[in-house]
Amino acid sequence: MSGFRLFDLNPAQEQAVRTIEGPLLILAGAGTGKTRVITMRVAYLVSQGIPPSDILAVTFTNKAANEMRERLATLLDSDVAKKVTMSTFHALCMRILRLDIDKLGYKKNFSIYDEGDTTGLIKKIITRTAARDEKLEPNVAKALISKAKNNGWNAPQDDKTLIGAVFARYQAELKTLNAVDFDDLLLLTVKLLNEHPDVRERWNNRFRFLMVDEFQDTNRLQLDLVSLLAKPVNAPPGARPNVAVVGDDDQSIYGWRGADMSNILEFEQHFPNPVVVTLEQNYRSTNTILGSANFLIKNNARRRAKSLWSARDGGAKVRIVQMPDDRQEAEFIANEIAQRIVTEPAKAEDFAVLYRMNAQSRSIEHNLRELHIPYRVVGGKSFFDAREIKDFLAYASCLLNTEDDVSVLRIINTPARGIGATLIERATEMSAVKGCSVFAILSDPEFRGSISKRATGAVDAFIELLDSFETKLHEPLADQAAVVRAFIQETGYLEDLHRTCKTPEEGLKRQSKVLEMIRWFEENQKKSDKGLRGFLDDMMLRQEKQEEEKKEGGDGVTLITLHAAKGLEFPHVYLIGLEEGLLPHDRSKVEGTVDEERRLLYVGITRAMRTLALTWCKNRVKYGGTMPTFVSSFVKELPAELVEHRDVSQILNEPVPETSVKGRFDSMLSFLDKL
DNA sequence: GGCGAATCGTCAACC
DNA sequence: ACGATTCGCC
Repeated sequence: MSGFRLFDLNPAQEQAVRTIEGPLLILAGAGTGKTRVITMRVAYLVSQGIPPSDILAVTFTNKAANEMRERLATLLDSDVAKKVTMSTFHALCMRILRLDIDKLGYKKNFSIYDEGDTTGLIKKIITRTAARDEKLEPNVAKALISKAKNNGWNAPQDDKTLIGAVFARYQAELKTLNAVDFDDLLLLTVKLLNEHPDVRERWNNRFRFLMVDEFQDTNRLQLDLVSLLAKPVNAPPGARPNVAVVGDDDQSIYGWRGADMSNILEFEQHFPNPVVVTLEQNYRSTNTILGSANFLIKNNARRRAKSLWSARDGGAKVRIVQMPDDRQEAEFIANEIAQRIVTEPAKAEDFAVLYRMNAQSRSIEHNLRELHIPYRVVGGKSFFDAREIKDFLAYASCLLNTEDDVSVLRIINTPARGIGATLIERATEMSAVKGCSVFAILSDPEFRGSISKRATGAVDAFIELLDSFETKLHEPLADQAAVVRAFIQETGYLEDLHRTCKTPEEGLKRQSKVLEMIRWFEENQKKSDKGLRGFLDDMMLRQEKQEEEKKEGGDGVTLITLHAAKGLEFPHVYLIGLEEGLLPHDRSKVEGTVDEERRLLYVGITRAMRTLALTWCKNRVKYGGTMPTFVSSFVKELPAELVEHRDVSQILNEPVPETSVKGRFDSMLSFLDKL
């Protein structure tokens, strides 16, 4: 490993890579080779004799972690690369908590609640807690609770106000459910490391070199976590923790999740005397695109000034295309991509369509499908949001933790097995009074005395069902995948799923998703010893679609939200829906976060390597009906000399760029090839 | 008391 | 256009 070469790095990049010890702040503008620097630095550390297992690299998304893992595998032997820990914050916390959460009074088989689960729980608590004249929007409460947790829990938790009471009860309830929410993963880990120096010391020894990507998106808790991991318990004053953080304040787009830009703007206060490296040379985009992005972002006040430059000159102007409505927007984009695949040396995977909301992908998908252009929709919780997936995960979760009321209640009458709403309500009430789980109440003599004979039969059948499979699952040497498969079989869930779908095709599709899930688990089981618990953890922390098998000929056009697109690049980008109310989003004006919306557009623009088109519609379908809209105020913040405004009708009347007959024929062939 | 069907209100981004 | 909620029937 001693022969490792730092090839093709510019001086700033090389300095970042070569700085091994002490705090390091890498301010990496968009497209400045950030990922390359991180992976090179890891490889360099290893080449300098640092054991790969001492290195921890934290990212925000699984996608980023995977990408880094892949890139690292090209620089190091694969078995060496595997020893480096690359993880998301949440996955890391999960690992830490699964080992020692019992020190905080939880059990090690705790469940994780996703957004939907927590909203449901909060809703229930509000109805139980609120007086008649009191009102509290569950989503508002959830946002407040989340915010408080991410700030380290400095919120009222008492019965003086409704929200205070809900706060306190929510957290208490989670604990009795033996469950944690996403925020708890961070909050409880920080608590654990704070209150148990022995645990902290173990992790201090485990990881000696930390790297954090997308540092501008860290919140208070994540900063605390990094500090706890990096600074030994009894560190002498003046000790210099080995923490390298990478980020770009201009790309901070997770304020709504508690991200605090001051973590990066005031890095020196948390880790004194860091080496600061600024990466400003952009290797991605044309100067036209960069110039537009720079001009736009200058409208933000609170930022570390940077001047991105590129050796790549000129480039086509940024097109701003106006459409009558969103239907035609989708049609135009699909048609133009189809045309460009034929007339330009471009493949489907060179194109990306970026949007503010997941819902915007539908019409694009529809039009691309019609033209038989391959595409992939990235992120969009669609897969894990589907009811059949949630049901499946709930079934699995019950088997592992029968105290998990939310999961038990989700499937207790799915498929309908005679345990209806009133019965459930009674059981829930009694469980609250007696302070035990809903599932435990089902066997309680007092509860059983209070219900009808028929109900008792239904309840018994359910108890028997869950108990028997729980036992099977925990038998030593059990084939867990087989148990899960039999469990789903026994419940008749798939048949019910089929029955409740409008069309047989839909039923088949949903059914196959469940079966696919079981198949993943089977494969997962062969590869690792994490069992059903580990598999479920992975699933809960993956809001992205499962990596699809690499298909021949690439993945096609990428459809992705602006948030999820951070860190990616594409030769040709369409950024759609540049309308006031959508981007910037209406709520951002109320919340005073228009700057963040501007950064979001900045992120979108800087994804483009060669060409960029921004589109906006005069009318957009909203709430069923068509509503008039206006062009986004950000459009006029772009430099006039670098953009051109077009109406879609103009473009459609332009002749297709002519190529020779033979050229046309060849590109036709290659088009068919690319498909 | 439980089940399926119409009606109502909602619509940001992610781990 | 969608899912959660309410309504009427068994």
